[in-house]
Amino acid sequence: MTPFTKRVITIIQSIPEGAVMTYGGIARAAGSPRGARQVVRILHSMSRKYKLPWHRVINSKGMISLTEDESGSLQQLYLLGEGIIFDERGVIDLERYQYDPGPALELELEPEQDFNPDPEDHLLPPFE
DNA sequence: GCAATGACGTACC
DNA sequence: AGGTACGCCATTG
Repeated sequence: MTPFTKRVITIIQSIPEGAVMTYGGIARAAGSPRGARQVVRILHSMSRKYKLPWHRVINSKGMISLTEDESGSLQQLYLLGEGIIFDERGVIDLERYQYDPGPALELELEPEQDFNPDPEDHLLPPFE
């Protein structure tokens, strides 16, 4: 596991409820501006080993990248449950919801069992 | 060890 | 505006 990978995991864990980050944004925050695809890889491999709010990671267009036969519809459900609004084309307003982790990130990694989010936990009514 | 694989981003038709 | 071409580089087999 490279330092970049650890930083990516830490950053993803720091995304607060009701906010999102893009693959590219995470890569930039982790110090590798062109590392968006590595973030994808890391999400794939690490979401099994670590508790990660994987549903709060979207692409730079503000859309969910997963297809529906993957967990795309589940991801949208979680985000809706956190109060995030999608427009009619399924786009999230990044200006409003994108999280900036800032310079000081000293969260610790906590290896856990699989990240098995309970849908009921996230099903808060959308605000507004 | 090395080629293939991406839940991407962006530049360029 | 919408497609596609290609660079990116940590992981995987």
